[in-house]
Amino acid sequence: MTDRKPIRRSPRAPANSAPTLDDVARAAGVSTATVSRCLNAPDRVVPATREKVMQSVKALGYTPNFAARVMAAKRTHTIGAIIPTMENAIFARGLQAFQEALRNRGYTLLVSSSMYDPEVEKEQIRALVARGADGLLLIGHTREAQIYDYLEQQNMPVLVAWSYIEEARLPSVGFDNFGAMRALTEHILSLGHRRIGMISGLRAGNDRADRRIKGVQAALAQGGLDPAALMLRETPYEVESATLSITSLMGEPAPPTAVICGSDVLAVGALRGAQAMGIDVPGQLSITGFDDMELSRIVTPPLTTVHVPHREMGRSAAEELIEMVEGKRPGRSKRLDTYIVSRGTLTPPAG
Amino acid sequence: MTDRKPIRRSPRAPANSAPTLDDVARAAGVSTATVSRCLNAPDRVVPATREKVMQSVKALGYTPNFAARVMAAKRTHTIGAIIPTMENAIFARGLQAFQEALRNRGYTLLVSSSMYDPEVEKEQIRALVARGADGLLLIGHTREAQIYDYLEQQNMPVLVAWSYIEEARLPSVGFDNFGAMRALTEHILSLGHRRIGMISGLRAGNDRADRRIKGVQAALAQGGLDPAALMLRETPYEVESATLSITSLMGEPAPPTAVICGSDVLAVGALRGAQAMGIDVPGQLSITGFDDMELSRIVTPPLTTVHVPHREMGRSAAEELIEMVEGKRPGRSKRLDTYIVSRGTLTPPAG
DNA sequence: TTGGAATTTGTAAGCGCTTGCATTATTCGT
DNA sequence: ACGAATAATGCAAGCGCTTACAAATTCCAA
Repeated sequence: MTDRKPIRRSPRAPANSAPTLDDVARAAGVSTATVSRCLNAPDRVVPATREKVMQSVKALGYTPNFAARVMAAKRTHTIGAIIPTMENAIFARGLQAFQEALRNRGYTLLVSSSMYDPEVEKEQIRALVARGADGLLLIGHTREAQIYDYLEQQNMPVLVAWSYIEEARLPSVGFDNFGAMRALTEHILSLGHRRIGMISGLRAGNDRADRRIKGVQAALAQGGLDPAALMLRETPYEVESATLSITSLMGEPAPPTAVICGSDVLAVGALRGAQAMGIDVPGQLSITGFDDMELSRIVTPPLTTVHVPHREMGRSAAEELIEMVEGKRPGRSKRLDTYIVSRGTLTPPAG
Repeated sequence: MTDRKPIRRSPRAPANSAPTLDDVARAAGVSTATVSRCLNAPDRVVPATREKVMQSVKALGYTPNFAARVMAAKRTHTIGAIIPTMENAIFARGLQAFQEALRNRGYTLLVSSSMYDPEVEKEQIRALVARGADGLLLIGHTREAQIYDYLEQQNMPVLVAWSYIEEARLPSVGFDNFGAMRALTEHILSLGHRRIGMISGLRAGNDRADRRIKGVQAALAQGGLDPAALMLRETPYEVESATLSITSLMGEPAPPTAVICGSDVLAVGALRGAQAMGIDVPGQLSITGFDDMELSRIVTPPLTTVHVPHREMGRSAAEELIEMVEGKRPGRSKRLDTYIVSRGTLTPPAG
């Protein structure tokens, strides 16, 4: 029986492998602890040593191994965000602001797109958690309770954006989709419209879409109209689908004089569709959007829409989430205000 | 002197911490190795045991710690992508296809936006490398040599997209920005235009923008015109800036009859600007875009533009990158074809 | 000078997982 | 029914880093 010694790989690492802390330490003639400190707390090391170490770091082209660092330190300075889509720009501006704010505080943002698929979202939540994200940003409140259980169990700080709901399970920084749409609808009614159509995104698993529809209906009811009389079309968030929907809507026995769209993207599709049908907007038909994306100013006529403070939302979300992560405290919800931007697609009904 | 024993934290982990392999093993009454095998190679474990283990996994809500797994296994099944911006949709469609293809092969995509800032990009490359990405997707070829050295040293598979350049240091899956723009310009010249303007994105650090400009100039030269006579404006990729540029362009002593834009976003801005000035497009002025984004079909008149096969590019890039990662072989470049889409903004010059 | 406080550096234990190898349980052939 | 072959499981060494804690060094006041 031979003496079994721990088999340590020889000090000379395999040629093609990235240099490790150990390599740097050896090259600089110090301990790994010192190298580590040079990198993480430079002032706990005397300048001369630091100099020497940094030189070896540079010479070897050393980059700390993140996985190892995470394991040892339990912090990643990484925030994960899962958005429904990158295809259109709905989330882009807010996310950009989110990322900038994060970066200012020394955090890196990793983004995943769930393609509006709850299964994919679940997967990606796990992926991000497993990768040690310090916190997560999710869009909207609607998802299986099981996911919330999981997140809670993992003790993971999570914030929801794009939807403010007081009583939701997770804290949220967002706006009141219901209230915003109700206000818009009230405005439309006050202009004299009575036959209202709506083109909404798919409401399944999408609380924003759902609340917006409910907001419209609430305003209708309050205005003495039958909410059930709302001519509603649900479609994916794509220009083409909205074009189809508007055709269908205008084919109703008593077509709407105003069509409320759940997003600017849909409104643009509706606008194009109407124009293709030879319908004058806003002369014969009013159309409204939601989001106030750049797009809404580009089309002719420019869209009357609901302004959402995307950048502020992103920034606030970043701040709140970092507070949660660093302060180890529950998140505080924050409601941002939206307002109607009157441009060219909404006027009182003809006649 | 007391007997110094390794201070191992008690088997009962702190209440609020995620369960580990160890916890599962203990709960299931097996070794950690067995649990690990259940997760990674289920058929190397007898069904009864597997059942038992999986039950504990579920009960505890266990998720493997990614960092630990990476450290031990050296593979992450993660691909990183760094794009210049998420603000507009230029990269969205291609990236979406990229992600889908990756997902089909069991990879997760992590995206970062560099905001067109080389420093930020460098940072993010390091972040992604350090996080153990198995491979990286970058946009365009222009960046400091130092970064390439680093990547090489890290032995990291990297692929470039959105730009195909034969002789570049990194392999690329993309299209020929130069050739595409030259072809478009030739077409415009063949229509009879002689005074050409161009609104380009900032070319610094952006080989796509640069090659597109050069393509235009090449066609000009070939067509017997002086490339230096090209009325060129460089601006950020924003609608507003293009609107400004078109105003400036039309203020030239001999204003252009055709303005070539480096992207659809710029073309839309130019179009809006021209229309605001009361210039009829294409009657008095032709405008062309680049990318064939959805946007180009939305404006009035719809944009004549260059179609880029974004989805195919994303898909191909994913396949190639995975080959590089799994096959440990150098990447092969692939050039995709673009073509002109004639819509409503390009006609022969008036008079 | 010199003792002790303050500062700098080193030692080594873990972090949670995978995996080569050793050990134990199971299955067969005869 | 029994040993050999085979399948299932356990043991424990690392992966590269951070960070208590210990050891060594430096600095100052007296």
